[in-house]
Amino acid sequence: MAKIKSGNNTTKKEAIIEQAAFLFKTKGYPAASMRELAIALGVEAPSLYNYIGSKSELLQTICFKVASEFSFNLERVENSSESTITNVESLIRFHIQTTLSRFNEVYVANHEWKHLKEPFFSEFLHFRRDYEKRLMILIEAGIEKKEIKNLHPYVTVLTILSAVRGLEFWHGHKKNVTAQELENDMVNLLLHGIVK
Amino acid sequence: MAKIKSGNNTTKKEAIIEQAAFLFKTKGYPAASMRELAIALGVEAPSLYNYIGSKSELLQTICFKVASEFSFNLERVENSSESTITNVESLIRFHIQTTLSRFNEVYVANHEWKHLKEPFFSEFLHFRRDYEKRLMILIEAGIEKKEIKNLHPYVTVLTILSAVRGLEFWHGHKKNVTAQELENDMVNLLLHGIVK
DNA sequence: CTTAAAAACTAATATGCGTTAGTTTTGTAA
DNA sequence: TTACAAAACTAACGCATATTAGTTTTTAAG
Repeated sequence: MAKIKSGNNTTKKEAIIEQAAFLFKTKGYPAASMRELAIALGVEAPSLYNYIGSKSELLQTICFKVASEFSFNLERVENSSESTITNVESLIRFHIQTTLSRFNEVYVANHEWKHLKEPFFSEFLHFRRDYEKRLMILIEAGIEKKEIKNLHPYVTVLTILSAVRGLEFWHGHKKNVTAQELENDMVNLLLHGIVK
Repeated sequence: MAKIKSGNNTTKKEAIIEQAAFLFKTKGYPAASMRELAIALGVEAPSLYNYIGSKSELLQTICFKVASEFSFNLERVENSSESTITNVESLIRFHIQTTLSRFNEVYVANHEWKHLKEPFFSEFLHFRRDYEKRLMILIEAGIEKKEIKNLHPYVTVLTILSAVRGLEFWHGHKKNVTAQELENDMVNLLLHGIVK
């Protein structure tokens, strides 16, 4: 009777994925049910299977879509001829902007990927480690060029990634800070610290 | 037939909680089953109910135990007469040390608390917001005294909390960095930035 | 040795899950 | 209006879940 509401999305499959990302983020993947997802789309659960293969396929789609975007951006930075600091700053800004504009999907890729089934779990884990490793190489080059402090590269990478990942918690709080202020202040903090 | 293995713990309830924390962290609260928890303790699932009230009670215990420890430490810092920078540094070090030494429980309190049932969910949410607010007041005092950069206090708080929260991901990687190096480098980065 | 409590067990209940099968309704083009 | 395909529906399956009830085994004290 009812039809799936596509909203802003072009295809209904995209509408399902978008709603699934919201639900997976809110309830966590295991606790999010297909029935609840269907209700949110104004439809019965079995109807979803006209568009998707399975629940876990939704998780895969979300995780790898986000992964490929971040990977693509890192590649851009790796091929840049700017200074390391400029590159790192650009990368931080990309993380912040993407996290804020694609909140649900980024959250799911960051926190629900552990529920991926094999071989997707291993593949995603490998992606994460590879991403960190490539970032470490970037940082090490900066240390070599004496642009960046000689802290342990993994600590530097971990701190930066963790800081931007934490933006997930900001999403409710957008009261007194604009996205632009947030971005500038966080970049400033990571590059130059909080000490005056 | 089998008996619950208490391990290092004094009481069997504590052994259950410790194992639950590990399982909730690994699988996520909804996907972690009482049967699996029981098996890990060498016992059948219904036997657990001789010691605990329910699965959700386990989550409550873990979350609020961690919360109270962090709250207690913040109180200590609030009553200190040291400089703001010294206090913030001390607080960061406490976060790092507690996260590393009490890995499973801290992880659960950080990521699985959203599965708390009412009224515990609201209570925990309130605790989190209160903790952030108290930290912001600390930071604002530091800005006032011109010890700390005039970034938006919430961004500063969020970045610090997110960075230390990210240590959860370090736990596998302890290869080339000692806990002490990690702590010092992260403090250094947050206080003074990555730029040389 | 007896006894009583503590702590394990087995069996079962009600519920919710993802998904499939089969059927009916809806939308569209001839 | 007819006909076909797309997309919805209802009903159901098999399985896993947390938890309870009732019973048996283990433990420890008198």
